[in-house]
Amino acid sequence: MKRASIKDIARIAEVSVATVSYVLNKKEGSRISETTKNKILEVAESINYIPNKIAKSLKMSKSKLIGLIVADISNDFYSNIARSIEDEAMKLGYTLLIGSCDENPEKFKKLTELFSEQQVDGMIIAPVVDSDEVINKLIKEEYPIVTIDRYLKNVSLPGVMINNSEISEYICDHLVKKDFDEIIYVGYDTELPHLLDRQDGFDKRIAKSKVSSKTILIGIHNITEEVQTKLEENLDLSKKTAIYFSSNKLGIAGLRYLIDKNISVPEQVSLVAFDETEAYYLFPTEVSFIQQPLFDMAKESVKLIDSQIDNYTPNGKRVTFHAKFMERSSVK
Amino acid sequence: MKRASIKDIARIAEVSVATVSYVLNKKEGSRISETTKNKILEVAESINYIPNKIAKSLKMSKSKLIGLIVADISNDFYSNIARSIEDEAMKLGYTLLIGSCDENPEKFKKLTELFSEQQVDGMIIAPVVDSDEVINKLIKEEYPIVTIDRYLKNVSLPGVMINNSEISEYICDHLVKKDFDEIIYVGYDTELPHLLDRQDGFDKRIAKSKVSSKTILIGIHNITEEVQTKLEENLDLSKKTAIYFSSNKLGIAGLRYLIDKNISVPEQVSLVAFDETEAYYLFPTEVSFIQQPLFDMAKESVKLIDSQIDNYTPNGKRVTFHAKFMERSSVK
DNA sequence: CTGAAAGCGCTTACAG
DNA sequence: CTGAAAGCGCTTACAG
Repeated sequence: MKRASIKDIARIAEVSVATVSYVLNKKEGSRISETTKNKILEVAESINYIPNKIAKSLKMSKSKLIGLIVADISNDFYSNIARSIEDEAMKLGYTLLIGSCDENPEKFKKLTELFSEQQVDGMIIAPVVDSDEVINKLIKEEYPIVTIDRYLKNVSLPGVMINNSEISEYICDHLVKKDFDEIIYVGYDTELPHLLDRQDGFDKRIAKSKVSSKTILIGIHNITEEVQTKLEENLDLSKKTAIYFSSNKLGIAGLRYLIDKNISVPEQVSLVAFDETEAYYLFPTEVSFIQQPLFDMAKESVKLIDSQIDNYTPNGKRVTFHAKFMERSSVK
Repeated sequence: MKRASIKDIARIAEVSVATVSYVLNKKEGSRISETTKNKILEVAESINYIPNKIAKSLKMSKSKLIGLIVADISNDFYSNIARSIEDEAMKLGYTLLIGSCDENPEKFKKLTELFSEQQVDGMIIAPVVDSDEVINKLIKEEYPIVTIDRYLKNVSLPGVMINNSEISEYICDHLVKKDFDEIIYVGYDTELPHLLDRQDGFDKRIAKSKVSSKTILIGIHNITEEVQTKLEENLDLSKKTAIYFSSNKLGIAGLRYLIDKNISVPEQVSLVAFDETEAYYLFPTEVSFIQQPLFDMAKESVKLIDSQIDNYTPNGKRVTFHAKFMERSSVK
């Protein structure tokens, strides 16, 4: 069905499209008489007028669209971020496009192109490995972009992140002080800087201790399987051991392994896991976890992108939030 | 930075914008010489041309945008659906707008308006209670809409759903045959038809049995708390009891209660839960659950909306998928 | 094989 | 207080 346009209103109300536009946009300066104003409003209402934002976007060179690119929207972590971003973006009048790139630089590139073609005013991205080139290209075009969660080593971009290294160091310190025989770090075999930071923080603290440690690195595919086989190989229950899972997915896979093997927490092994997820709450022992201030991060990312859209500045600021260690009963 | 347009290409390549448009769109019929074609392609490449889909949308009255409205994108169930929809939509050249309405008809309305203004070609929606009016308005405009997961009682809309009543009846039957003293249905205090169907299916089967039953209905807010207090009131461990949680959120809340109370499954109580969620995998006992074919549903919903966009038909078809009972060890 | 022109639905500087 | 007109970046029927 053909939608009503400003032209239809103008025709019916017997005024010009300019006048209709002025009235509909409630411009302060425009001095339209109450009579015509009311007539226009009535007609708009009666023919069920819905403004065509695409036409407006074209004219204004502003789409009021924001693109969000994450690794996978079905991951708890990102869907929670997406939800908060959605709410904040909406408050500022933006609508959200969402895309998942599965850690795949090709898909990532595709999404940036797609969003760019759809004329999003800006993008909030969690960049993947090997996305530097694509992003540099966007930066050269002065496309407003902010990062969330992740950041790039060789590209300076405004964004929000947490104190990955510090919090990891803190967790390690916490464990070191508990006098474990061995502490196992479970991380990803990746080049993503924020994850390397977590590993570095851990390494830094462990190096200063006398505690024996192991680092298990997992590929991003087949997480569940790989975590299980590698824990099988590395977990020595004769030692007093603590395991530090550096992401929610690793944590879930690890916890599942412990359940399967009937290993009790914290009696036989202690553990800490990164991120917060409903799943942790169903584990028989309350899981000590590291909580990222997702809501605040999301809110700040929207604030940043909005200000970049409003007034682009190269090398915009990077905001670091503090993750919080939520101590529960999974560490003895 | 000003983006390059077709006009820039035309100017540099010394051809008309029409010719550029033809080349860029690789139209079969258009017989442009290889020479000019190559020149145009080269220029486009060199000035980093990105097509403006908004201009194209305006001209074509097709935005290649699809809106998805769910209750909450941070809910596992919906984020999984969203992910599959995203992938399928992308394959057909659509980009996805996502909105969460929190079961709030006002927000739902707002989202439909927003999406409508953004000229989405169609919407995939999980309608909320009291959204009939808004939806009827959209139907009157012949706006392509398909439902997913949910449906409306008094409004006929194409969409995908599962056999809620049947599967519930089946689950109840399964439990009845196991000779429990009491079976507790945990559901929502709601008017959402698909949830009432689950309840009806259960009731239908239980009525034909001699098993004692209880129905616990929970408000959509404070789920965790309410599930716990109501289970506390209603669960009588002296009886051989089975609990049927009719959604993932209810299941998670219920499982948490059982953990807190140290009630072992299936020794002291048996249970079945609707939907699939990572969380179930961390429960000490493997949870028997009802799996919805989310991927197939998502895929079909995209297929339906695409065909509605292509060729609008009132009273489009409703596709019912079959949920699957995944029997694990939580029922004795 | 290629181009001039109209038009999609808006906004806004300018004129009156 | 109101309107005519230009223009945002495209597509396409038509003409040549």
